[in-house]
Amino acid sequence: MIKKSKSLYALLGILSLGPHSGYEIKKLIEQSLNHFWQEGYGQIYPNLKRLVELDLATVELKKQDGKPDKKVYTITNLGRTHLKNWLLTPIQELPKEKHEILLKLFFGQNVSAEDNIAHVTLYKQRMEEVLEVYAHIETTLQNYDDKQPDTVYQLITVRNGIYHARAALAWCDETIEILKNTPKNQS
Amino acid sequence: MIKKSKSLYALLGILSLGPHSGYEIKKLIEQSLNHFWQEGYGQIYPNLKRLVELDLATVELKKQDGKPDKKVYTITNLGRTHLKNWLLTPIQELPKEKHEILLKLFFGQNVSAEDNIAHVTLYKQRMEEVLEVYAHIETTLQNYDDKQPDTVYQLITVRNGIYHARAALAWCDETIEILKNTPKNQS
DNA sequence: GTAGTATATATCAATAAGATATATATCTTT
DNA sequence: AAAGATATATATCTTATTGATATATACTAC
Repeated sequence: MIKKSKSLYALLGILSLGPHSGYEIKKLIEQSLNHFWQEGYGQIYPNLKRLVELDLATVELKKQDGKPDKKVYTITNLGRTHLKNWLLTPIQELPKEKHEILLKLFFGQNVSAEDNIAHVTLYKQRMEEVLEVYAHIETTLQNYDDKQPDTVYQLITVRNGIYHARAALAWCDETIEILKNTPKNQS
Repeated sequence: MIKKSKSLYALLGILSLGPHSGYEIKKLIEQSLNHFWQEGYGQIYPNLKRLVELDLATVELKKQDGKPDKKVYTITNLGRTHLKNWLLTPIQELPKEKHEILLKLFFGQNVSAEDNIAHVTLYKQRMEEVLEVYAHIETTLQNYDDKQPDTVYQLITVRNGIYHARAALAWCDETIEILKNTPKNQS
C-alpha cells in the first residue's frame, strides 16, 4: 500500500495493460475511463516519476521519427504486486459527486420554475448524447468475437454508465413534470 | 460572476435560506446536500471571509449561553443578485465522478472473478442502506402539509438520489450475474 | 472527575484540477 | 511558401479541494 491516493493505482492499472508514455496514458484515460475517472497532466507526470522512484515502474526513452521523443513507462513485478494488493482491498467509500445541476435546483426557489425546467431540459439533452456514446461502445465490445478476458470488465463498466444515464433521463422527465405543476413563486 | 468555483455559490445558496454560522453551514451541507455536494471547513471558513470582502455577505458576532460565540453570516442584496445570476446561468458541464469500484473492476482481470464479485456485493449493501435513507427523507418531505415553496426543490434532489441508487442496485445484480459466468483467468 | 460529545473556528499538508508554457512535426489553407 | 490549426509529447504553476488536526468552551453521562 502506498497512500490513500488512487491516482497511482490508476496509473499502475493502465501500465498493467502494457507500457505507455504519459501522453498515451492521458489519452487512454480520456477514452476509456472518462465516465468514472479523470486524471490531468498535473497528476500524471509527477506520479509517473514517483512510480519509478518507488520501483513500481521503469522508464525508457524512445526516439520516434517525425514525433518528439517519448518516455515509455513499464510496470515492474513489484508494481503488479502493489496493484493486486489494492485490487483485493475492499472499496473504502461510496463515490462522492459534485452535481452542479442539483445544487442549482436545490436553491431553485430563488428563480422561476421555467428557469429550472430549462436547466433540466439542457441536462437531459446532454445525457441523451452520453447514452448514445455508451450504447455505441457497448455494441463494439459485444461484437468482439475473440472474447478477451478484459472485454468483460470493460463491458460491465460501460453498462454502469448506461444504467446511470437511463436513470438520469427518467429523473429528468419526472422532474420536468413536477416543475410544470409548481405554482409561480418568484421571490 | 465571481469565479469558476461553485463553493461560493453553494455558501450563498445556504445563506439565501437564512443567516448561519460556518459550523451550521457545514452541518446543513452534510444533512441536505451530501449526496450531490460536499464542502469541508477548509473551504467554508476562508470562503465566508471572501464573501464578506466581496460585500456578498455581512458578519455579526453572536454571544451564546453555554456555547462558544459564533459568527453569523447574512446574505446581502448584492449577494442575492450574484446567486440569482449564477442560478440563471446554464449548467457548464456534466458531473465528473471518481468511482473507486469501477476503477477496480476495469482492471479486474488482474484478480479473480470472485474477488470482483465481492466488491460488487459490498457496494450493493452500501447502496441499499443509502436508498433507505433517501426513501425516509422522501417520506418526510411528502408528509409536510404546508407546501412550502422550497419543499418541491428538496424533493426533486432527493428523487435524483433514489433514481441513482436504484440504477446502481440493478447494475450490481446484472454485474454479479455476468461475473459468475466468467471463466477463471487469474493472470 | 473524567471521558465523551457537541459547539465553534481556524489552519496545515497533501492531493487534485485547470490552465498554460515549451517544443517538434504534420497537415491544411491561403 | 507563409500562416494557422492540429497532433504529439513533457513539464510546471496556480488555485481549489480534501482530510486531518489544533484550539477552546461547555454540557452530559458514568
